[in-house]
Amino acid sequence: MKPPNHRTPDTPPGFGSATLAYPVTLKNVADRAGVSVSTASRALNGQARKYRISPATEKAVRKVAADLGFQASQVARSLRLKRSGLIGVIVPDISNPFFASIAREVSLGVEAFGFSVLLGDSREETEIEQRLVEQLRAKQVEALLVCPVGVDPDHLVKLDRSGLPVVVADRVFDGIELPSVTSDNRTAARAVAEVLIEQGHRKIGVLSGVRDSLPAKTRLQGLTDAAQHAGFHLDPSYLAGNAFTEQSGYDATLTLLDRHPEMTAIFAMCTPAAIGAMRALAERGMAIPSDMSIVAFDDHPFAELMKTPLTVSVQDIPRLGRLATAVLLKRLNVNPSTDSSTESSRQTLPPLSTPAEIEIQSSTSLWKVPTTLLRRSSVAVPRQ
Amino acid sequence: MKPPNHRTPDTPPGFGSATLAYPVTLKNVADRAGVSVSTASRALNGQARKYRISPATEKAVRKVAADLGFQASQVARSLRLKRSGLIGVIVPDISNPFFASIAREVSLGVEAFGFSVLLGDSREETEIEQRLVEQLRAKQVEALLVCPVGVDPDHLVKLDRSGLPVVVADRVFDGIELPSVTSDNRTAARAVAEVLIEQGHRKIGVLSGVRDSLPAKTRLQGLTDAAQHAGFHLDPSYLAGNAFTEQSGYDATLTLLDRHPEMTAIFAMCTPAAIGAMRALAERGMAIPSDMSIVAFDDHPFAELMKTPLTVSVQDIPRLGRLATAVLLKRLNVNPSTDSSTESSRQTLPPLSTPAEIEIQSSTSLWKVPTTLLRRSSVAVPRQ
DNA sequence: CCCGCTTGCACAATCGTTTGTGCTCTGTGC
DNA sequence: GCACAGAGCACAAACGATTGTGCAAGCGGG
Repeated sequence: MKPPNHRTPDTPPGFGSATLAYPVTLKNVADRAGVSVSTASRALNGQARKYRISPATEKAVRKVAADLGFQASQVARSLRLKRSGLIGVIVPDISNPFFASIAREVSLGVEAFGFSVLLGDSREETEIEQRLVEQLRAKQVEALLVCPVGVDPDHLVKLDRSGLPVVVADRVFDGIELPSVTSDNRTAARAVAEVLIEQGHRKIGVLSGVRDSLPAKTRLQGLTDAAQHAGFHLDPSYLAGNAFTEQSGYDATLTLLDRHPEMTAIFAMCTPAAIGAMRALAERGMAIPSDMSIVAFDDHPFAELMKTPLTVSVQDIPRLGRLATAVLLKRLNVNPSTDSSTESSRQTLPPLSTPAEIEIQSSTSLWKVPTTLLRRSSVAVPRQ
Repeated sequence: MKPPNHRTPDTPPGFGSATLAYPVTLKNVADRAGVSVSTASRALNGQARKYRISPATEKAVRKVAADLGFQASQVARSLRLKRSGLIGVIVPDISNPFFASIAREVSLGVEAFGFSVLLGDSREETEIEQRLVEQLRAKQVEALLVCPVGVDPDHLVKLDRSGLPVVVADRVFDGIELPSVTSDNRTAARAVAEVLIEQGHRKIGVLSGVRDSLPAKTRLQGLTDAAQHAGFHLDPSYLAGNAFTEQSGYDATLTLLDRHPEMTAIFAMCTPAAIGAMRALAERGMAIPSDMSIVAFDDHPFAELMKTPLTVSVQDIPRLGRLATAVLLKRLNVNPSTDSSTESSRQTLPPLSTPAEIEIQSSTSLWKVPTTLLRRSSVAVPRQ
C-alpha cells in the first residue's frame, strides 16, 4: 500500500539496518535469507517439519523476517487461501450501547482466531442494511453477524443459502431460517409485567418496538401471558409505537395518554422508548410512579442515579454477544473450545482471551440467553 | 470463499437461470459474454471509452454481470491495486457511547468512498492496542484512526512514519507529531470550572483521567486558568485518580473526601468518573448539590432524568468524528468535498451521505471542535 | 563404483483482478 | 489496388502469498 516515497528493501545497502519500509514482502525476506520464496513461506508458517526445511534455514528465515518487520499480506494470503479473515457485523446503531456491546464481544471473541470485524451501521434502515451487506460481501467477509433493522429477512436468508454464513442476533425473525440468538424475551416480559400486575395495574399501555420483529412480538406475548394468568385481557388499543427509538416512545406515550386517560402504567419495550415516555410524562406534569408506573428493558450505569430508577428486565448482553460469536465460529468450523495454541492463527498473535465458555446445546437454530429482573422504584400501587 | 457445495457457474447449463452461486468471477462473466477477461473488466469499470470497448459489448457485459450477480472480489482487486479499501478504527472501549459515536461517524463518512471500517477494541490496554495495530496492519488497512489508551504514542508515530497514515482522536498527545482532533478542552474546562467558582467554591477536588493524556492535562489547565482568574490557587493535593473510568472516579472521590473534608465541589474529568463520584457520595450519605457540588464532561440521554442533572460541558462528538474522518480522507487523497458522482468508487454503490461539511482550515495538525456548557442543578452555593 | 533413498530446497502454478501492449479486422483516401 | 489509420478486442504480466512436484546433492549398502 502507498507505493510512493518508500525505499523498497530489495537489497538494502547497509546490511543489518533494515528500518521498516512499509511493504516488506516475502520475496524480500527470501532474498535476504538466500532462500526461495516457498522455503521462506514454509519456514514462517510452521510447515518446516512437514516440508523438511532444515532447522538452521528456518531459524535464519525467522530472524530475517523479524529484522525486516515482515508481515504477510493478508490480502495476498486471502486470495490464495480463499479466506479473508474478515467477519462482518451489521447493527442498526453502533452508538447504542446495546449493539456496541455485541460488536465488542464479537470483536474480542474472533480476534483470537485471526479474524477481524468489519463494522456496518445501518441507521435503522433496511435499505442501508442491504447496501452494507453487498459492500461487505464484496469485501469477501467469511460470515456475517446481523442485528437486523427488523423487517424483510429474505435477503439475509438468500445470502445464507448462497453460501455466506449469516447469524442473526437480537432482532430475530419468526419462522426462522437462520441461526439466531436472542434473550428469553417472553419470560423477561412476563416478569416485568407481573411486577405491574401484582401492584394492581390493569390499564397498561404498551410502547412497542418494530411490530413485526420477534422481540416486540415476544415481549408482547410475555405481557399477554401475565395478564391471562392474572385473569384479565389486554385491549389492543393500549398498544402504540412502532420503533425501538426514543421518539417512538415519546409519541406513543402522548397518544396513549390521550386515548386512555385511565391508564395507570406503561410497559416500554426498550430503554429509549422509556426515556421518551419519561419526557412525555414530565411535559404533562405527571410524576413517576405516583401518577404513572413504568417498567422497561435493559439497564444502564446511569439508571441507578435517576430520579426514579426504573424497574427493568436486564439482558445479559455480553453473554448474548459471546453466544452469537460462538455460533459464528462454529459455522466457520473453527473450534471455540480447542486449546488455541494450535497453529490455527499462524503468524497472527496468540489468542487474547479464551473465546467463549458457551455450550452450544443441541442443533436448534434459535438460542436464548436468560435475563434477570431488577425491581426499583418506578412502580407503585395505582392511584385510585 | 467457501468453495464447497456450490456449483461454479463456468458454463451453466440452462442459459438464463443463473441463480447466484457464491463465487462468480470476472472470468465467468467474460466467458458467458463471449469476451476476454480484460474486456469484461474494462466494460464494468467505466473504462469503456478510454479503451475503446464498443457500447454494444459494454452493455452485454453489464447485463451478464447483473444476471450472474457478479461482485468483483475486493481481495483480488486490493492485491492488484495495492489498495485495500479498509480503514482501521481502534478505540479503548466501543461500548462507551463516546467512542461508539466516533466509530459511527467514521463508518458513515468513509463508506461513501468505498471504504469499510475494521474495528478494534483495545480495552484500555496499551499492549492490546499495539497488537491490534499489528493485526490491522497485516490486513493492509490504508489508514488508522486511533483513540489511544493514552500512553506511549511512539509506536503510532513510527507507524505513521513508515507510511501508514495515522490520525489520533480525543486522547491526543503533547508535542504532537500526528494529525489529531479533539475538543477544545481548555475552554470547556474553564467554563465548567467558572460555574463552580462563581458560586463561591474554592476547595475543588479534581477527578483526573490518565494523567499523561492531553485531555486530562488540558482540562486541568482550564481549571487552573479559571482559578487564577478568580485569584486563587489550586492545591495539587486536590487531585486524584488516573483513569477515565468509573472505578477511578469512585476511588478518587473517597480518597479526596478523607484527605480534604473541607472540600465543597468536585470537578470530574469524564462521565464515568462522575458516576463513580455520585456512588461514593451516596455511600457517604452526602447529597448533591447541598453537600457537594459537581461538574463534569459530556452529556447523555439519561442525564436529564437524573436525580440531580449534572452541569456539564458537552462535546460535539459527531462533529469530532466527522472532522477526524475528513482528516483521514484528506490524508488518503480522496477529496471529501468533491461531488461524489465521480467514478471514484467504481462498482460500489453510490454514496450514502455527503461525508462532511467540515472545513479543514490551515495545515495545523491539531484540530479542535468547540464545546457547549449545560448548566443544570448539580451546583449550589457551598454550605458554610 | 554404482544404485537408490533421504534430505533440503527451488520451480511454477494458482487465487481474481487490472492494465500495457499488440494483433486483427474494417473502412477510407489516394 | 494498396497502405494506413483507427476501432475493438485478446494476450500476458503483474500483485504477494501458498503448495504440489521435481531436482540435485549426500549418504550408505552391495
